[in-house]
Amino acid sequence: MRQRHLFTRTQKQAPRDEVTKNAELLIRAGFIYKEMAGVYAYLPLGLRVIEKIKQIIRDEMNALGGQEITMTSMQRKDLWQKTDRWDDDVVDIWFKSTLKNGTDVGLAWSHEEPITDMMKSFIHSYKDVPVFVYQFQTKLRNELRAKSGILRGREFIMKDMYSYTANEQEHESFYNKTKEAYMNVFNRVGLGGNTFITFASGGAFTEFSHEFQTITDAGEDTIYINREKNIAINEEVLSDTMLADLGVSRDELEKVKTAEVGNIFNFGTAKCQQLGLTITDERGEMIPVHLGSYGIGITRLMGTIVELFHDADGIMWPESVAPFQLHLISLLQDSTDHAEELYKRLVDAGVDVLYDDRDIRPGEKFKDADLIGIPHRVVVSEKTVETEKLEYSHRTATREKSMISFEQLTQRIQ
RNA sequence: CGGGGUGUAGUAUACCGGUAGUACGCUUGGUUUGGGACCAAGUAGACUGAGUUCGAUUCUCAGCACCCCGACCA
Repeated sequence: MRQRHLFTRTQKQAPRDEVTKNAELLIRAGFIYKEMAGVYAYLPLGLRVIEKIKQIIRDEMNALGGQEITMTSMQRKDLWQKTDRWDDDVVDIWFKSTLKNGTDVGLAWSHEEPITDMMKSFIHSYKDVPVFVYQFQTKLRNELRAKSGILRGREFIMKDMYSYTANEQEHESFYNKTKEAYMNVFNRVGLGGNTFITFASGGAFTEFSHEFQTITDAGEDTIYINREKNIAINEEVLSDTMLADLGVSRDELEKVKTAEVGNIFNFGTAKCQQLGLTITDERGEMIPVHLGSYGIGITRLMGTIVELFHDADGIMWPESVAPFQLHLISLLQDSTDHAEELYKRLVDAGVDVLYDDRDIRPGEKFKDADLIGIPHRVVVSEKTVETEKLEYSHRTATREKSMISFEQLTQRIQ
């Protein structure tokens, strides 16, 4: 991609209304555009990051046996009434609307009810399960207060997966595999060291759920962790009984602020029973189905990554989710043939490169590159034209330049 | 939803009861070119409505929007 043609531009000034770093940097660098409070558009750079994150998650979910689908944003009132979750007093974040013919519809804030109802058309026998399906979907939640940039929006992208299994053991097995897959995701996007599997409230169906909590001051949650024992507990459920069960004392725990980047939840058989999803077992008898629900907030994850990986000059994307692998910066004035040729070679070699071919001063190019935060950087200038080597640096240490060959560069990027 | 705050150009800001100044951006010309250059000439603005007043961007009220703290977060 030629930066000359990238339609977004960077801004020097931080927007007055944004306090959090994720919002400030993503807006300044041109990744996102704020439409209204808690509602952001994703521009070419931002969309690239979203797609990188989605692909990593897709890999991991497919490895679990998940199959991707897309449900609808408009949902039926009667399904949510069956589980007593239509009432605004029960679920206070509903967006609702009415069709021309008078039918009430809800706008998707979650999908357990419609997806479980849909399963009645496809799951009839113990032979039809397990089923693991997932989707990437825009969720709409009428939050009383949106905050912290893209960490808590009214419209956001979520990966949600649902498991339908025949019994508790099968559910447990998949639940535990998902727990591992989720940690794989967070490791791969660079959050591994700061993300803890946390005991949290299980709601009406089960004693506990598990949240994936990433340490950041921009987060809204508070959890207690013990790094050596790898124990984490949401303060909502912290109790003496739980501490005794886990074999830790209060003074061994560290209190940290976190953002909830993922959540896995066991609904047991209750939800399927309410909605009438049952299967026949080997003996032909009707048995209930176990439902598990597994979410990752894609856009929140993106914001959390920015909160963790930035410095005074801008974002420092982990390589796995960076919008481009390489930032090629040309400082050549009159003859740009050398840079053009290198750009073509890189593209031909399959490198995802943002090529700064703009006719502006070097300082501006460097500042923009730091702000956008692409990890690998190569600078072409009068100094480097004569040599066969490339001037290379990394976003985390832009002053540490080294001269490397084209082959060395492509190796580093892979 | 309770509390607090803020609305001036594309962005960030200043002053003022007598119709608005600066910086960045953008346009044109010239000089520059390894960390957001310089000169010149342009471009573009008071959230909406009502009230007070000879006169309101400024004061008052209402609405709307945005931000922060709390509450909420299945």
